[in-house]
Amino acid sequence: MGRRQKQNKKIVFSDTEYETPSNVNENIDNNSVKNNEINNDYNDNSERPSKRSKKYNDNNTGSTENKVTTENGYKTVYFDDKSTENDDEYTKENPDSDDEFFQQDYNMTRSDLKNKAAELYEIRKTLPVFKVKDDIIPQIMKEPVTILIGETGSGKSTQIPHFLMDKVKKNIAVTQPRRVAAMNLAMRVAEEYGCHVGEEVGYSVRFNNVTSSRTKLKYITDGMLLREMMVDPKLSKYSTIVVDEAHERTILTDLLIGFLKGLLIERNQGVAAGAEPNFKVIIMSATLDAEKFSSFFDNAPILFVEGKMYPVERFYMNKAADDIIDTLVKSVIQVNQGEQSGDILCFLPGQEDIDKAVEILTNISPELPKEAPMIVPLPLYAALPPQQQMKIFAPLKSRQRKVIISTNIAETSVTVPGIKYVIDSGLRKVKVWRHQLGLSTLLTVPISKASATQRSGRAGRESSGKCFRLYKETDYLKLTDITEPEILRSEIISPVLMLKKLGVDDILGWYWLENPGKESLVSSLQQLYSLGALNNSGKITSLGEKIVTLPVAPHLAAVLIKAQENNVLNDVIDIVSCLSVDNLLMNPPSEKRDEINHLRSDSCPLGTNHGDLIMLKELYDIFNTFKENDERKKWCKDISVSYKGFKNVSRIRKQIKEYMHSLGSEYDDDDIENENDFRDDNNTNMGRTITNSIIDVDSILKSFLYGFIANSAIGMPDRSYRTVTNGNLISVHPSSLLFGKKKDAIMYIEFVYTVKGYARNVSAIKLEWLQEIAPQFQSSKTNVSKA
DNA sequence: GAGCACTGC
Repeated sequence: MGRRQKQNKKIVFSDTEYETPSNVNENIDNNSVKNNEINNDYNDNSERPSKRSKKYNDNNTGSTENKVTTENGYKTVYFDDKSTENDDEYTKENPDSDDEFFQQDYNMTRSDLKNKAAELYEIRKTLPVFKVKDDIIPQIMKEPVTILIGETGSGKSTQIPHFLMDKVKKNIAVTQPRRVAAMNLAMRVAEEYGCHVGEEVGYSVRFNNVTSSRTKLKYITDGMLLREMMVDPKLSKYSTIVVDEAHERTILTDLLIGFLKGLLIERNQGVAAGAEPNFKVIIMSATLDAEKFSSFFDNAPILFVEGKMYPVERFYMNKAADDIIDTLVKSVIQVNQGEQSGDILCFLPGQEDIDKAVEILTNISPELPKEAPMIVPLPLYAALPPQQQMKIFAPLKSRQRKVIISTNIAETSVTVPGIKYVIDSGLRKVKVWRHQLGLSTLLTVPISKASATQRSGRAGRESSGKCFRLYKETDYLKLTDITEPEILRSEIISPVLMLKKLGVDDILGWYWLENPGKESLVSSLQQLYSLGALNNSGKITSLGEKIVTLPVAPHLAAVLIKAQENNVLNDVIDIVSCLSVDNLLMNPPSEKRDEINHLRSDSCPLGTNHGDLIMLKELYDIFNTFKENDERKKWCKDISVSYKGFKNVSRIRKQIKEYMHSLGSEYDDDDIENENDFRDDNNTNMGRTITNSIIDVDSILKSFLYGFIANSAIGMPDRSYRTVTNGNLISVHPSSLLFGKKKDAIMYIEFVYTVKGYARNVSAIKLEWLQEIAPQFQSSKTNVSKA
């Protein structure tokens, strides 16, 4: 039933049938948990994770008695496709079928599907959103914009779009920040609707468009919807756009919301007041951000639906931790000894801390008292190879307890089942772009209150849980309410180009949900101008149109265009594709580091000389010389590169080739061999790789330098480098093949400041190229030499 | 002289 709250535009739908889950023992202090509120932080004054917890009677670790109801009303796939696939799936013939994991059984007939849907209907009826649908749907139907606050487990992402399918005129798009979520939701809603995915309900994510002319409801990544918008700026085939997870405030979600604001005005012109709008937007978000979205959309009504979460008791430290790893290790031991069964999830900021904590816990685990369960520490971060990531899902023997030590990846992207305890360092790492300096910094910073709530919520998905915060409650109270939106701390060259593509002249005065600020915008405009993407009146050029179309960062897109002129397009596509895949080169364990470094330089004679970009080309060529997948896998393992990563390189390469072709690239799709590119040119440095192909190293690197001229540095006598732009000190990152080598000048794809300024993906360049490509940098170069 | 959080096209 709906009940009115103080703010008259806010309507709360409270499900009166909601009950405390049956397995939650009622002995929790009454004032400790108020079921109907978020952020009811319980302050336990005991100094440490306490042992007074035997009130719980949950003896079965998996706690399968309870229906696992994840946020979207169901479970199954917890990881994105990069990680759920085990290696063997790649041995299948069709390289594009690797999303099979998400496909339904296409042998099911329509009536089988309808039967299945009828079964699922019984489960849907238990979801909080379902119970209040007759109140909510009419509210949504009459408004052009609705802000819907659905707590975790309310079922909003599946049910609201489903209910709207029969009500709205045209198609519905539901955006998601992540690919997995889009695919999973489509799967689930198709089942609930009684169709195959791709019929009435489908999805669209990069590399996979599972939709048809029948598709009425489409789950789509926000990046894909923006891409559709570049082609059809009015989104004319949709009558309804649902922006889900809006509180995550990714750059793409923020952009989309800005575009939707303009589109609402445009498409609802002439609609009489009170009549059903032509175009409708529903923003789904977490509580704290609701007002912001509402005021952005002219005080749009806020609807609130309660979730289905179990209570989580929260504990704080009574003094600040001085060594976070040490404090975490001690807390794990205490929780293990003092608490009932259930797995532990710990949050630390980064890989280095996590590896250290795992190592310590692994070493002391056998020494711990035998009365407590045996702890099994497991790391979790994005750069971890998929097989190791999968270990967090494997069941353990009895009397063992998983201790998963994770980065922020477990806060939203990965849901680990069986977690009953969360230990939170309160820290995360964040990349902050400094546009004045033209570099990124990677900082360890305190999380926000919203983030702390989300982390602790990970303990309350299957039964009641506990969260131990490794900081003081007074420090908690000092945290910001919500995490700063990404757009305020990122490079926004690509977003600005998208605005230009859509004809926005006044970038500074656009409908920014969060205005990134004049400095950041002006710096983006300048960079786009120097790339040639904008002309001097600020309009997008034909080169800019090409850049915005290509599915890579603007600088890399410019490199691709240049490579075409330099007759090295194929090689540059290979390299750009490699650069588009994260964690392609894995960090070998320290004991194998020297061996693997040698192996890499032996395999890449040209890369050893010319740097990482050429090395990527050589590695990719070697990868492709193997006939059998088993051979490939073995080679990848030996040289410590990601097999999955290279498969993704091939997909991206194919996509880039298609785009380049659509932009008028003349080349023949089926690779002209490099030998045909051979030109008898004394100025050009032609190299032969161990796979016996000939690579025009100079032309490739000059193509890159065209896009990355500002990312170059001059070698100093003391083996350090100074950037050409402002003479800053920069070091070659230890992961580079050029680490420790002296070169006259270098060019790098990325500059990140951690403990010091590091250049990543480094290539050796000739000094004269700098003058050739950008004479204006010459003066600063001489300044640097004197410095 | 020694190491990067997460996501999207």
